[in-house]
Amino acid sequence: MSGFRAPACGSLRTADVGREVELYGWVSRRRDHGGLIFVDLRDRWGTVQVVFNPTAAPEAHRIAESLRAEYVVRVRGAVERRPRGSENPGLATGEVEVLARELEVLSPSKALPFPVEGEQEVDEAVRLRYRYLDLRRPRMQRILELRHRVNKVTHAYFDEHGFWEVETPLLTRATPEGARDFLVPSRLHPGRFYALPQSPQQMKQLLMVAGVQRYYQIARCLRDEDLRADRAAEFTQLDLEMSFCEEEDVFEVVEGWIGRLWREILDVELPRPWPRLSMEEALLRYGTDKPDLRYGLEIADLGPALAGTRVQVFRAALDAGGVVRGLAVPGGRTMARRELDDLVALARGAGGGGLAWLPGGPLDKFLSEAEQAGIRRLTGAGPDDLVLIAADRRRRAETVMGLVRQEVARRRGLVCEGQWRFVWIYPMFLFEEDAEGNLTYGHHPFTRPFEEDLPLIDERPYEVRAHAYDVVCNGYELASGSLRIYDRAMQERVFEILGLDRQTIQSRFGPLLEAFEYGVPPHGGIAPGLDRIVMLLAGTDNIRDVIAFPKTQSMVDLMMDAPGEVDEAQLRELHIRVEPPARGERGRAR
RNA sequence: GGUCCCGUGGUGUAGCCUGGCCCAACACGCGGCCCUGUCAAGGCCGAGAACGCCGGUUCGAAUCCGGUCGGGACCGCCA
Repeated sequence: MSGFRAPACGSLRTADVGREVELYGWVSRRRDHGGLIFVDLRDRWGTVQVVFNPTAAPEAHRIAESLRAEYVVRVRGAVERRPRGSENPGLATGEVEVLARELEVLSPSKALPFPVEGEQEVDEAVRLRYRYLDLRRPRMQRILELRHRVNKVTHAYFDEHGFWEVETPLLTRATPEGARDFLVPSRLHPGRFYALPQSPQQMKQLLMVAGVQRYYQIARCLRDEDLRADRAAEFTQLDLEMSFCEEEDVFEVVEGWIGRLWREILDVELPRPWPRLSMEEALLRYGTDKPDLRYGLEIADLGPALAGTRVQVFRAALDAGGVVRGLAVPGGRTMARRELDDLVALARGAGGGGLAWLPGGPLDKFLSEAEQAGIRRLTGAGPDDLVLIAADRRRRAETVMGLVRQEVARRRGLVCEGQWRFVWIYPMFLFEEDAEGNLTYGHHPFTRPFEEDLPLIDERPYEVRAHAYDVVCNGYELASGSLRIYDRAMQERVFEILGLDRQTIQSRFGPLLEAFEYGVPPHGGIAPGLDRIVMLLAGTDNIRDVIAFPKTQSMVDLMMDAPGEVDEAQLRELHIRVEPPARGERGRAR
């Protein structure tokens, strides 16, 4: 039995009429007329109707009575033109049918936990539990194929541009900062651990030292951080690195690649070059480092209009070194109280104090005429518009206004669907302030500072710009990259500014620093997130949809029931003893 | 670490706000019978959930309250 060479169910056309064929596939539907039985037989290439006639083939007909949805069968029969008037124009194979002579059930199926046919919404937990059935559904099959095509175009494109794909290790070592690592215990080295790569960052830089010059890899990356709709614990990056490049070279390579994907997969021609927006401006005008440019609703800094304000919330924020930001909602004066309450809740949920609005809000009577006029001018608010205002520490006010902007656009239908607004976020800053107010890197510690900003590095480090860039489209961060430091002294200096002591530097980055002493080409690169790109191409806002076997938000594989327990013997071999979490401590009892 | 939403037969929903008419309704699916041209086939009959779980309030709870488990969205986090 080999159905491998058999014609695909979905391939049959009128040209095949008269052929005797053997078909293999799944029973998609059975229509039993008592006499005739019709079966829609499905494989990856489509569906064809098979007819069982009790007088022409009594044995096959008898077996066909037992067929149920998703049985896997082998059918032998003749391709025939359908009787006049019974063609099905909704089916690619609709002009023909297969008159069955022989039927064999290769594998029966129990009643399904949810319909594989059609596009009905099913609870995601059930889909994940039976992912192999979920993946049979037409929508998921389309996405699997789409992702395959993205990979195929990617390999072709980078090969044509002289890149080599080099594989890098999965078992590597933990990095001091960045995301939380997944660790793998070492059997041969008690008490030591490998880390799974958060990205092949150092490896690809070492490949530049190795003279590869142009490297790419479709690389799996793993980060043990909390999940989101567009974030999975294990995800795939198109990792790439180039020697002797400037950012313009990186931009050109990436724009060319994305342009080709959109052309070949969506038949869409993206305009080039893509616009650029500095990180500073993105945060100010859009309240996020990944702005969705399919709508306006730009945020304004209201500081200038409120310099002398006596309104307590604004005064307090400004005096504490914070900001007051606002945006105008077109036609927002008619906004329902309910909707405003929801926005306030959104702001609170983001850790903000709340939201003020104008006019009609509680602050109207405390704001002077001049202040109100100033706010209207800065936000560009017209007579029918409502101004939403947040006052807070800069970073939090940005987060709040960014979320408000997004929510207002969504609710009021201001998003221009069907647009692809790619933008480079460039330049970015070398350093940022973390939650505790400490200095940390903006992109990663290997990022090259602007030469002309170096004099600022000790006095005003936050003003040092970096050769770092992100690709953003429609509110998604699709790629992140930079030109790298290739000078040992400079790299050590940046590590020191970041507060790493000599010993840590030596133990974690020693090999890279040493490599920098043997002739390093200036280099840079970028790492697009393939999952998110496939999300956009597939038109979904859920990253799990584009991963064949994803985990839930709590990182559980509902199908394999991972993570699972292991034998005591296995643990002993790895020199591991488990200390169960105490009550109230983080961790789940099983 | 935090905030919010959801959890009713196999699936999708209704009922829940305004407790008793609900020993829970509808559609699809499932089982049986009838039916030789259907393709969301059709017709008739039937089975299937004490409403995630635990506890409370009440004369009475799917409906109210608390906890817990599971799923999801978001803030923090994610170089």
